[in-house]
Amino acid sequence: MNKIDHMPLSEGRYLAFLIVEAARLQRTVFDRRVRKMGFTRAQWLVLRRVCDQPGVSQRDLAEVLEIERASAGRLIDKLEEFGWLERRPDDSDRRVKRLFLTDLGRKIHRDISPIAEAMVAEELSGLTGKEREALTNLLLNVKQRLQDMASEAEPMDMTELKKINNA
Amino acid sequence: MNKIDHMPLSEGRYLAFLIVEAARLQRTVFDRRVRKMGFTRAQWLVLRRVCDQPGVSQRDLAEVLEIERASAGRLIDKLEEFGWLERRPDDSDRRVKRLFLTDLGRKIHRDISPIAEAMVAEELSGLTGKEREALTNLLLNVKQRLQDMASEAEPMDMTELKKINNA
DNA sequence: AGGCAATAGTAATATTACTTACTAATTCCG
DNA sequence: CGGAATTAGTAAGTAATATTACTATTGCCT
Repeated sequence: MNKIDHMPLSEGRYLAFLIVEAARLQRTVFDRRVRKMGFTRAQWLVLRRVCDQPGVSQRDLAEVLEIERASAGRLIDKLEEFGWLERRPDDSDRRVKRLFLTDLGRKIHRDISPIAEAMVAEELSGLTGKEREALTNLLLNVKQRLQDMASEAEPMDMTELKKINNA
Repeated sequence: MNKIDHMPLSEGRYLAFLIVEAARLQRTVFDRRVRKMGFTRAQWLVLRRVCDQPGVSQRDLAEVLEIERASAGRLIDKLEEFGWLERRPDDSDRRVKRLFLTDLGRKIHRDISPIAEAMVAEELSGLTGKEREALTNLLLNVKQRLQDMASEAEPMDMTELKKINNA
């Protein structure tokens, strides 16, 4: 464990920054490319999710995008204004609004999709298939560990609290 | 939720998302841990940079943190209010303000630093030294490619424009 | 059934960072 | 020199997002 100290390349802090920098560069490049067409990354992420999962609720969308429900609502307001998607009431639960792409939304999705595909292909063009697989597995390991860390520190939720109060 | 089930391991889109998710989890975990002590990640990044490079100018700080000069100025305002750092005029160029940690700033730095170190050690605890090295090299490859992509699309700067106008 | 807690979404507010425009200081050149 | 262009930093306005509080609806539980 302390061998890290005399192994510069595998020094942890550097690796952590590499992850952040790679993610930021991905974001920057994608932003710039879709910006030229008048779109934003946030719009694309919503569009992609609703396309993959038609009828998704606003709550589930917010959760998978890891943004607040209120922020998701605002985003959806705009996309509905643009006519890219529509809210439809749920049949059995009148609180829930389900999201569906319009024809225009599907068209926009088809326009942006190749940009995302091309960017990913390009950024990975220096790696062989085996290397991609290795990178995937290594990142999965780190991600899993981070997820554990994130849920460990999770603040107690209501059901948890109730159990304790009732004890 | 597990995209890996219906996508080959070397599928590029999945890998791109892995990078983003790992970066976001790092951010989330770190945020939550320093938040408990009343700090923010942005504050930490400034503190760390000024500690590593005392006398850095606001411009250089903004560049290395990849934020706008104005945003950096606002951040520094607060940190100066808090008494964590101070602006000192440059000897030879009166436009430049150079940044130095105060004693309090150094103390805060010493308080936060172990949190960052511990987080990185923990998130990488599932990897051997060789694996860390491999991950580093793979990410360096991807990052380099992304940097090329980012600078290709770079908008022309003033010197470039001047050359063309003078031609 | 009746009442309380939880949930989906919205509204209002605060925070944050980016954009544009500005001032002061400096450098480049003629 | 002396003015045009450049640079460091700030200020004001704007856009995006998080936070808090609220309404409407549902489900749980006795």
